[in-house]
Amino acid sequence: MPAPTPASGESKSRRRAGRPMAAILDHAGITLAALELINKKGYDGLTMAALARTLGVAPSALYNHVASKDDVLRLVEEDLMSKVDFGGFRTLPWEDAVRQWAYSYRGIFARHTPLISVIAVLPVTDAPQTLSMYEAVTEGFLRAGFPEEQIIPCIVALEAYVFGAAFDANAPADIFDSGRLAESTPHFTSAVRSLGGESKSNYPSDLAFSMGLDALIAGFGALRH
Amino acid sequence: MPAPTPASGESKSRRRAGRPMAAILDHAGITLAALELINKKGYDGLTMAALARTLGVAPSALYNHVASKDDVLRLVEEDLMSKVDFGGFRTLPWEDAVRQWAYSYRGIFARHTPLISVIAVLPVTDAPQTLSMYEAVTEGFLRAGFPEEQIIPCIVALEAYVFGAAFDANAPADIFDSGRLAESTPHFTSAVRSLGGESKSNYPSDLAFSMGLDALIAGFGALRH
DNA sequence: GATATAAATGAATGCCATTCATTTATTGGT
DNA sequence: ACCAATAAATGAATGGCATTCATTTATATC
Repeated sequence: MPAPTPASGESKSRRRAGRPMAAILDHAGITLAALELINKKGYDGLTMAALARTLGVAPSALYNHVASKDDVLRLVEEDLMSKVDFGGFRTLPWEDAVRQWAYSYRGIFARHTPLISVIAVLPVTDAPQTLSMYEAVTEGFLRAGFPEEQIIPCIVALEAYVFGAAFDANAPADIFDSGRLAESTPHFTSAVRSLGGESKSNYPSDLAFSMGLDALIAGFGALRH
Repeated sequence: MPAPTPASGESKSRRRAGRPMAAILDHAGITLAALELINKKGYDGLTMAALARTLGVAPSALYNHVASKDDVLRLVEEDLMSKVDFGGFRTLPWEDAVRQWAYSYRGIFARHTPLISVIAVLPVTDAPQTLSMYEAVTEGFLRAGFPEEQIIPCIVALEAYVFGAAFDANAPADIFDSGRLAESTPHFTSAVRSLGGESKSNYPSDLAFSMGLDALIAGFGALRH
């Protein structure tokens, strides 16, 4: 029937030698289109049909390059991991490096919380970007004087905290509004009110993140020999 | 002809014998059936159709009692919250109460991670069980000598950690297997190996949780006046 | 006993991921 | 320059899903 319509993707190398067709579709292009779609329509808007349309292709064509939608999510996750800033572990004191890493990590995944359920269960085996982050962080901990057996648990705990905080980060401002049940929860209601929550962006989410991170850094820092 | 909303707390609508059929639909029954279904088939098995079948009813009948599937998830969440053990805040030293609360909280939600995305964005306004937990925890913090403005951030941080750790808790044992990329991540690979991971139940997840919780408790405990 | 109303039904609707037989385009071998 | 092999794209299914709606059934009230 009709030839594959030359899609308006971000194609640059269409005619190549050695490959079947040097097609419009490859992992990089799919990842980019998925990210674009997520940024524009959110994760609800990320459907295989929408992704295919973005790429100017039939939905079924995607399955020549990815095994499933989860596969697409894994591609996106790897891409995001490569954007997490762990550079401080080479240049900054350990405490500052951890702080910078955690803030960057949370900032990125706060807008990608649907990925967290995927990541948490995902073996790291075929995720080079993720692995290289772990390698850099591990090196930073070693350099800071941590005993080897303590490093992974510390990283796991910090990551858990970062992921949990990422969820909080896009909670609505009135999440702690006790409404008409306020009378039955006087202490809690008063504690919420004492925050004067209108001021900054994501009170109390941001303050909470900072406080918890400080506690973790202080507690873990004491493990160095 | 129209049967608008399920109506909130009408008290006398169903105490007589001889209902439409064998169906007993109300929030409590729906919640129970949903939990049963989740325990048996997991969250993938929790569909409106399956839920209806469990209750011996047509799927559309559910919508006389709940507005959506998300509504069902909210019911389940409230039920789980009522099972979190925060009793220590009345009887134990603050540190022990926090530890008991956090372990109980994590243990329950580790098997209900799909709910976490729902909870995090959910206003607490119409969630009495959740509110009563917050009230008890807030009281415990006050009694322990925390300044009122610090309490909510502390709770938020602890909750974030608990939720993140709940995800970790059902990660596969080989999640940190670096596979054939091991050579490019020597420090990380060695750190993972140094754990000797076969021994306990969920190494390093459990150890990590314990370590991070200790750090948070120590850090926050210093805020008391 | 009539009637209003709450609740259950079954048949749509539309969206979704995924599969598959078929077609098209490109390549490497000769 | 042809031919066979192959990678990739297509459109039409498939089955599952949440949700809606007009209709029917059963209950409760007056």
